[in-house]
Amino acid sequence: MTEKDDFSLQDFLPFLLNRAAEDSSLEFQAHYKNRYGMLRNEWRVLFHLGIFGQMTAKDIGDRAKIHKTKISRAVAKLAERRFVSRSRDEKDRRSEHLRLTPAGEAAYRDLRSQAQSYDAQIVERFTPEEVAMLRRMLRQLAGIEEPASR
Amino acid sequence: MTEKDDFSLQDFLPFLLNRAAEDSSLEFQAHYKNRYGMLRNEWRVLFHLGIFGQMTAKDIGDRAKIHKTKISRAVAKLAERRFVSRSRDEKDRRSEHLRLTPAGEAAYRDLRSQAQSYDAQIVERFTPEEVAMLRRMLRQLAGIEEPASR
DNA sequence: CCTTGTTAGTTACAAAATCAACTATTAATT
DNA sequence: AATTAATAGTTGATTTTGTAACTAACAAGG
Repeated sequence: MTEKDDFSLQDFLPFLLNRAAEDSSLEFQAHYKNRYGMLRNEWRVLFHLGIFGQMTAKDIGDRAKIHKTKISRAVAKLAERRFVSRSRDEKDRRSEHLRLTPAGEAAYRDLRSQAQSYDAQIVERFTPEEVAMLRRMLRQLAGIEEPASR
Repeated sequence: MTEKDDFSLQDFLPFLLNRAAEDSSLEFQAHYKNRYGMLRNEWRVLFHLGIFGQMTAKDIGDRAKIHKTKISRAVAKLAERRFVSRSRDEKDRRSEHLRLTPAGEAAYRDLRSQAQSYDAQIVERFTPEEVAMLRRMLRQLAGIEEPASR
């Protein structure tokens, strides 16, 4: 079992990104799963609602590039657990406004602070400049526009 | 729908990594799926065998951190298509040595060159220094030891 | 209006991932 | 040697995802 090639799997960005993503979210994933029984998409939706206050499923999908099917199911679960409330838009009865309930807010705050300290822990081994650069490059790869003024 | 917080989802590394990983592998995924009908795990196994020549399923799992169940099924498919041949280890009859058949080698070479040029295309927008840094940081996040002398 | 097209969201069916149990074989312990 | 534990790999049951088709509501052009 000796390497015999130059372009290794470990140079291949899609592979590397997937591995880094899996590895880096494992612990956090375990946490939010155990604590709230939330899957990745539910947690993403919760975050968006926590950050933006009120959105439709479409808003979330556009912003996070999550497929509407996933959002629909995530919202259904969150609503079932009373983390999210829904209300029809009376101007356009196709869409539904979503917002966090008090319980949802509490879960959001908790997960958010978890995320923040988990993030800090991941990033510990790099310099602030490296981290800034990493985030910038990842945003570009993810097709997320640079935040205007931060 | 206005932002009201400081620590955005888009700063959170596990989120960012997942998004970047998804985005960057989408196109490539479409390619290898259409061309060889291979799924991500099959393609990963193929790559490992192409790079290392001969390995057991365990070797692959250890190196790529893929669960043995996935490897078992991926290998089954690859063997069915005659991309991989298996032979029992007579010293330890529990394990099986895997290697690529000529057809497997051909598929590997093809996918490898695809991967290489796809990688180059992803990376186009950054400077070589940035790319080197990105790979290094991602390897660290993925828990992959730095290649000794490259 | 009334056909045609578009959009928001849900649901159904197929494909895949996950987790646990299982077989076969080897290693370790008494 | 006999028992117990550990390891390589497979299989099966359950959960999750992904793709596509579907419903309901609105929009635009004739």
